[in-house]
Amino acid sequence: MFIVVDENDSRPIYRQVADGISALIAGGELREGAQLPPVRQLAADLGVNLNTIATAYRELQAEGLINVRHGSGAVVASSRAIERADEELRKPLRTALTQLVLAGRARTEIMGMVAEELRALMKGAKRG
Amino acid sequence: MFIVVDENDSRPIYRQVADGISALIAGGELREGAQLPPVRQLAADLGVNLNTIATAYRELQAEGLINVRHGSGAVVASSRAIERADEELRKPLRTALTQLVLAGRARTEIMGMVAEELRALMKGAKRG
DNA sequence: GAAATTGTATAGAGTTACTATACAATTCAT
DNA sequence: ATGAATTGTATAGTAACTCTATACAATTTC
Repeated sequence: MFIVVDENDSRPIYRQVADGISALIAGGELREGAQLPPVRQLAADLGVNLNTIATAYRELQAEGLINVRHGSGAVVASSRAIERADEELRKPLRTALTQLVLAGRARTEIMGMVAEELRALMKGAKRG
Repeated sequence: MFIVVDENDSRPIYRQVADGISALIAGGELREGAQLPPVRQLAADLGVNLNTIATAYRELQAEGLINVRHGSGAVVASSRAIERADEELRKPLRTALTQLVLAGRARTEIMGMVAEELRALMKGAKRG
């Protein structure tokens, strides 16, 4: 499971993990029905406590992406998250774009970067 | 000063304020030399403590966007943030795009949304 | 130079993030 | 069936973070 946790990232670890798994689901690396690693295993891999992973799994369950069952583990439930308000989705996008603009990137450069990230993200996604 | 703080936003208030001001600078609503409101005034406007605003200002100063001086106040220093690693800029973009993909938005729809946000963001920016 | 204005420092309360450990549900082996 | 192994869950404690109240200090204004 290819996830990275970054000390210097301001997001809490459980959020970084949840976001990492979200990306794997969005990209099709984890499809519906796929089994997620046990919390203890992923926790050991990343060098964190198992409860931190359990929190990440609960977040993903709340977003409708996975199903967690006591005893048997976590399974990808859907590659579609529960409905969210448009503004909820735009806000983080706007923040990210703001930082790019302030970094001096030109509009075309930013559009290219977005296209590139989208391509990488949706590589092998098979979505309708 | 048109900034909104959102209870349900997971970012701390000082981050929301810093991001809001960043957007105003990126969009040219606040140009180099422009005076920011005193921490007490903005704090009162938003219904928070003055130290929360002071923290936001310190963040913006650390990013190279404003200059804060004891006694005289805060002034926009540049519309260009200090240099940051490419990956640092891509990570939040990737996260935002992931959420859009998981929300079921098509690639073209997402590209359109980005273009729209960029247009709104850079409205009247005059940047070279 | 005194008053007003502006940011800064300190201290405390509440919340959040993370960890260690114990508990409980499910699965697997026999 | 039943005990062991595997898996998630609950509880409790510590540290860090967020926000507030209040006092302090630099600068500007008159």
